[in-house]
Amino acid sequence: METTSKEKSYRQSRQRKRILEVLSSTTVHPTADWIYRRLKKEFPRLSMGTVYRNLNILIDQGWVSKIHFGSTFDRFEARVEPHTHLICERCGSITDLNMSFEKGITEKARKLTGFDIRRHRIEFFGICQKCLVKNRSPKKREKNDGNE
Amino acid sequence: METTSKEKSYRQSRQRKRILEVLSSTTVHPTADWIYRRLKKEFPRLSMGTVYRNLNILIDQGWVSKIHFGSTFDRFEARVEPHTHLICERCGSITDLNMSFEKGITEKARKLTGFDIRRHRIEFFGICQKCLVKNRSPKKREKNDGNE
DNA sequence: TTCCATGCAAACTTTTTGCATTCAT
DNA sequence: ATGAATGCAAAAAGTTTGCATGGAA
Repeated sequence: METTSKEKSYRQSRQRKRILEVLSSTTVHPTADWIYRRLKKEFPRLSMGTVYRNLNILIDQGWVSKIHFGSTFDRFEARVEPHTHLICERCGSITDLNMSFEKGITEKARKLTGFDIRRHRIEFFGICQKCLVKNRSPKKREKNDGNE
Repeated sequence: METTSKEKSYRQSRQRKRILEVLSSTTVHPTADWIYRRLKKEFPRLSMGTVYRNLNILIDQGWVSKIHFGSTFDRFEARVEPHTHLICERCGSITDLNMSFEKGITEKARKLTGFDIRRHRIEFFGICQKCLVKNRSPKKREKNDGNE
């Protein structure tokens, strides 16, 4: 296995290898704890620290993605009808957007899946105008909770 | 202000009223802590407990939505190319879906916003087939981390 | 007068981190 | 030999909850 990471140098480890294998062989989008329990038999001294550390490394290497991604804080808004969010990965700001493609999307998904679909969420991730202007090197992302 | 909630009976409270007003008057999608700090001057004895309790009530009443919604756990997958998730609000299961409408969506958003858009996320929320079959009354959602 | 909401603090859940040790290179 | 990865435990971060008191209906 080779990494796609540019900066850091990672060694191989049996735990990380297995974490990726387990994750690759399931469709259930598990939690870290599920992976931990799954591999605990194999590595009786495995710890959650190792699982989390390796998941983050695998994400950094581009092998894994995290589903609830973005801020570590919940964010709230007084708007309940479906709309689209633009999330800046540099400053964390969230802005609203109305796009016409939202129309009919639910019906289409309903037909395809048999799901009783009640709502959807569409989010775009990238770099916002403001951050593009201050064209700095990508630093550690500041937490933006709207308090600029 | 009247509630749209069916079951519970809520009274009015100055704190809750102001939380909704503050949330309605901003576009920054704040964190609970932002709201807390914003209202602390007005209610010097305000506590985070009250903010969270009221946000949950407002969500229950349908006035507010939470952005990072779904499981309280992060979920992981060994799939990094963009695709769509179907999230069951009853059992928490997450399944993948490929839909053609994803094509071109990024380009469209880029033109509209000036964002440097790197990726997007589309999620549908509803009730999955399995849960529709066991047609039970909507109970407290079980945490599904793939360990059925 | 009832019982929902508050403030406060403690508890809880999930994730991260410090440190000594182990292991891959 | 070097320093990345591990296991363990403690800490951090975000959210929820128990309880006595206060306040809306």
